[in-house]
Amino acid sequence: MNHLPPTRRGEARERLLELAEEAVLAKGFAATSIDELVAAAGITKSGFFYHFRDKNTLAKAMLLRYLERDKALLDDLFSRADELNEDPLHGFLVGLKMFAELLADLPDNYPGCLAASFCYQDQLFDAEIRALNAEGMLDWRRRFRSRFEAIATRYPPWEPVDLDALADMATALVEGGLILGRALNDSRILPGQVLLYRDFVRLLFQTV
Amino acid sequence: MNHLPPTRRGEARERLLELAEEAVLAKGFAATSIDELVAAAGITKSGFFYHFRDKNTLAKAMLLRYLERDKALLDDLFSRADELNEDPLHGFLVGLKMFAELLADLPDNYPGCLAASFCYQDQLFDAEIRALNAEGMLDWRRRFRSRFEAIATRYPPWEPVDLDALADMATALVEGGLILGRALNDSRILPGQVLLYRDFVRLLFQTV
DNA sequence: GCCGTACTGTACCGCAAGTATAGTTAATTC
DNA sequence: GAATTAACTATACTTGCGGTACAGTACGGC
Repeated sequence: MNHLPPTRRGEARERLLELAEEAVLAKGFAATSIDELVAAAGITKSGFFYHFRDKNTLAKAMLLRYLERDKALLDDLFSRADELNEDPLHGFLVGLKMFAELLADLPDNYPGCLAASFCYQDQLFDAEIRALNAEGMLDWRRRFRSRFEAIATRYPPWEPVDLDALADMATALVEGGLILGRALNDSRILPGQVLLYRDFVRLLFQTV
Repeated sequence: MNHLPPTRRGEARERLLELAEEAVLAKGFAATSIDELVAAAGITKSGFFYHFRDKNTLAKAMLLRYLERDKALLDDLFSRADELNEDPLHGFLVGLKMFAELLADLPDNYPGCLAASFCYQDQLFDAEIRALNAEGMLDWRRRFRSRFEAIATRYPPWEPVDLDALADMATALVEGGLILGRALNDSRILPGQVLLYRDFVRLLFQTV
């Protein structure tokens, strides 16, 4: 009794990951059942265990996919901003503006960060997944920090500032803005926080 | 076969709430089992259902307890800061400094925000709990906003700023700082972000 | 025509959430 | 000092999920 597959073969794994991400951001990892995922993906439980050894393997694949997508999206955005402007400060400010616009134009299904979700459920996962998550955050710190180093040599800040903390502030504001946006059901909060961060960077480094 | 209660009667409910908060911040709500809580609290499953009609009722009690504690803690801190200083800007800056010091002195068991945790699992809860969570966030916005209104009348900001967004920024940075601190296992991140926020507020409103 | 990929089908185990209901103990109230 | 009430215990059950095991099958590429 084998019916025709609803879509071409081999894409069930990707469908599972997409469905899992949505469900985990809405309910958390433990509350997301394998049965629910396979039903929505149109496959059977055996199909799930063909692609993923267990639920932990699914979690790792979800996180890797999320981190890669995120990195690609923002790399693309900031490299486009750099092309528009040679000055490191103005290029970064343009990038932040573009980022805020991108966030403001997101569809209304409430966005969330899988890394944040995992971090509030980290005892469910093994050390490898926690390390991947930490590495993702450190990656953002390094990327932003190297920009600030270039900016600070040309525009000395008004007052001494910890460039690591300033880089972390971007990540923190995005994570916090997502939480506020979800809790208050207001999609304007996240882009607003990014623009405030932009104001802070401008104030810190701007020449008088 | 009724043994002596390990502690005096009536405090099992409080023990359950404390244990539940710790477990939920580490594993999420769905992964926190009733059996595990009652075993740690030294009571039976029936005892749990005497205090809470079901798991959702536990969630509501946890959130109410968390929001009340948080509010009391910060109200106390900022009112002490106000007593030390009549000027609204300087009083607020002192309060932020004290807040950062309080966060830096927290014991090393990693802190988290129950509201943030709930917000990434909100489909597990009913509308009442989601509304409580949103109201908690709005409350912080109103509290900080009224301070900024007082500050802005005496110290006009360098550039026009959305006071709601500036108030939300405090909440966002705390939530984001908690996430970064947990993910990177670094307790210095959160107080550092609070001090950066303080720098931003000072830069925005300071007279030249 | 064969092999590997991507599955299906069936059957099962153990654990946890949650329900139901009757019974017990200790302090409080009258 | 008897009755009441708060704060539980004890036992038994249903449902659903994670995970295991394993045999079978449809299809595309070589």
